[in-house]
Amino acid sequence: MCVLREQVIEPDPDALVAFLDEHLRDGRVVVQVVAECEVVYHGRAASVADAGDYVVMLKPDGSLQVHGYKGVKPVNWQPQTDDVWVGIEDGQVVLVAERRSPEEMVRVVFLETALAQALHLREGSGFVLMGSEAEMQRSLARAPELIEPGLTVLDLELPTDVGGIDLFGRGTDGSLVVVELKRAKATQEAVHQLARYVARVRELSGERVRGVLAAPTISKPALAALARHDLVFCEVTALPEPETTFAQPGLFDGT
Amino acid sequence: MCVLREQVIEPDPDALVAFLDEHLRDGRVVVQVVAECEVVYHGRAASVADAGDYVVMLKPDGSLQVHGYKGVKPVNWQPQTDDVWVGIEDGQVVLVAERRSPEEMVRVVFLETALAQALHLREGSGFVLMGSEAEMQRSLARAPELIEPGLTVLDLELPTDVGGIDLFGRGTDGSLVVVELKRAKATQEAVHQLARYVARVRELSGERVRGVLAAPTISKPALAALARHDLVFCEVTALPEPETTFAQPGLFDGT
DNA sequence: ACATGAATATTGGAT
DNA sequence: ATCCAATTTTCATGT
Repeated sequence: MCVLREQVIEPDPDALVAFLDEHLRDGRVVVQVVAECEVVYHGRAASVADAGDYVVMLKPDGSLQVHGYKGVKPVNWQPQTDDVWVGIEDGQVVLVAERRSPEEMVRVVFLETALAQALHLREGSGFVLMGSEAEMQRSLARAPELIEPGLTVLDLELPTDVGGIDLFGRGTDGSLVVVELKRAKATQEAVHQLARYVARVRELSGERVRGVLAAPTISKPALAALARHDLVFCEVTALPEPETTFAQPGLFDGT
Repeated sequence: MCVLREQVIEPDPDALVAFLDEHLRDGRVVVQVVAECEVVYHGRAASVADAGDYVVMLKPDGSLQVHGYKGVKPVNWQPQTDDVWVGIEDGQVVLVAERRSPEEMVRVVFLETALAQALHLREGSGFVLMGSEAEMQRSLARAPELIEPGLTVLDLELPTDVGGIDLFGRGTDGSLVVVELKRAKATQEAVHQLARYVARVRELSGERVRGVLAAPTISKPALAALARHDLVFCEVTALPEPETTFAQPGLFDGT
């Protein structure tokens, strides 16, 4: 077990700088600093967070995130930076993470540091995700009758000049069928997308074209918009039944 | 200073459960567990992460995130859960975070725990973000000549049955003007949105209608699509010049 | 490098 | 509660 590399409690500025210099961008080492700090961001937008307590997490890929006491999203962050610098300014430790393309920067001033730690995270072995739109697409391509009986699949991700059609086929009535997939509840935006594809395919082919929006559910306004455009909704689930995906957590059963 | 509440290093299962029971959902206390663990998610999708080293962060709002050694995004997460449970199963500590609406669950099995800590994060004082689309909208409403000389603003966020028009006005030529704003580079999707609004306003008003896409930049394909639809691009910046937003970090100047 | 589109998107605001 | 739209979206993928 070699997860906790090193930890310093209430380091003074020099100790914190030394600590960061030693561990930043080291292999699989995630560095965290828990401190009262100020954070400034400038790049795609600009933001200032006044003094407050945050958990600053620095990963070896140069990504940085500053977490407050609530929410999944960090208060400030920066994906994969090109450079991380540490220095002392006016007696306080300052950390700057910079990135080109887009040009942006996060600057953290540590006012009072409670804790700094270096964690060595050994490689995770595997990760599997089920229920993505891509998976839904593959499964519907194998079983197009779930969309409509007798549907023949002609293409997946068929590119047009107004975007890619998720699933393109022909119905038993001879008309072309454009299917737009959504893995979650379909909104008006999905309806507009579908309407655009159908209109374009009608223009290009001159044939009879029907449009199907396939999703697990649809919002009420979206359903109304569908009807106005003479399109239809088809209920399809992104995930199979919970039981078949993997065993339910037996924890706390019968307690 | 009362940031680091409590910490246990390499706790055994009983100690870890006791620790979590004590600190979870406590006021402003963020709990972190650094451990080799397995993570399973089931809800909107489903996922399994095999044994690996992760940092598990639990905030008092019930949000949970499991971080690997790279990326801003957690490997697994859950926003604002309704219940967090801890128990022992087969001698291993298991943590389950559940949420209704949507019904979903993350389950973490701690195989070997390096560290558990409780951090008390005192309230941050302030946070200001500059350069949002909302701000851009306000600033253009005050200075519509940045879009086109003599433009009169009639409405902001004008709702139509195909979506809300960011900025709606009338030009000196007497025609109506529909403006779509993007705080970042405009894509084809923005062009389609604008084209939809323009078409609808033409239908509803019967007047001459022009469409303007206002953004800091535009992708090449989007610019081509704009031309096809007889719409125009207008360069507007979301942020004022860097210098005026706030002082550049003087750190490392001339070194 | 640029462009596109999905995501367990998350989050905040309006209805 | 539902729906919609912005986001420093992030991220993977294809060109």
